[in-house]
Amino acid sequence: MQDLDLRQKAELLRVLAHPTRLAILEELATGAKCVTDIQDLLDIPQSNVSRHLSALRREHIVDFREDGNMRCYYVMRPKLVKGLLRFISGDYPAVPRSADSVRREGKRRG
Amino acid sequence: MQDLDLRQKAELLRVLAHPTRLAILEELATGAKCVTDIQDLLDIPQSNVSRHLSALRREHIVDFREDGNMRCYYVMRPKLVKGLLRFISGDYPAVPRSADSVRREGKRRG
DNA sequence: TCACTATATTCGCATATACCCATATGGTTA
DNA sequence: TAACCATATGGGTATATGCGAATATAGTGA
Repeated sequence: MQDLDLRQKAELLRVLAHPTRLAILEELATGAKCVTDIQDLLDIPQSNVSRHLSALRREHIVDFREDGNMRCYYVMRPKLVKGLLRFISGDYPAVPRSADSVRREGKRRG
Repeated sequence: MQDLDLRQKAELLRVLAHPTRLAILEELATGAKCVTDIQDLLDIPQSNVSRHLSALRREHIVDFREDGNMRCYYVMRPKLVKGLLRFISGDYPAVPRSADSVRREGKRRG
């Protein structure tokens, strides 16, 4: 298992797979915000916000522009974030299958 | 940050965010397979496959049907897996923004 | 220059994860 | 029943993660 493509995809997913980072992305999806804005909106420590933003930036999901001593973060891959938020909000019902249908499909061992 | 909904969504993403599990899902997406099938296809230790399948099952992403002494695993939430595989295969170009546009948007601090 | 604000980073710690190897469980077949 | 298959799980270990608290860095404005 050294498929580079899958590794990269998994790494991207991993960065997205954190409740605080999802919350940050939801906020940023509505418009650019600086660190303190996010801190106030989500009510979490500043260092925490900063860390999560760094993680998102490492994957080029967000970026920032400096404005005085503030940094305005924005979503740099809007399609990705929109796609993500849509994806995780979808309804994905479980479809149990009969032993028979599964067993027949599974008969591929020599 | 105790948003239960976001926690659950993040947890689901987290389970999906592993290269081996993605590979397993790609295989299962083409049809049900037993543990040894997957082990052979991906060339990874059996205990490893078994553990990843357990993780996927915990999130009700896959399930299995017993067939003799084998367990045929199948995708129990096909829409989720299809959606995932489509999502991670998409193209999401970076769209850098000017400091000006970001700064104006960010002016929401009182 | 000095106090203040905004942000990033380091430290220490607790917890989670993934892996390998070995073993347990239970069905299968000779 | 005995050897064998398929699968799950426990032990041990290395590594990663996330957090709070404290600190560092740098811009701002009096």
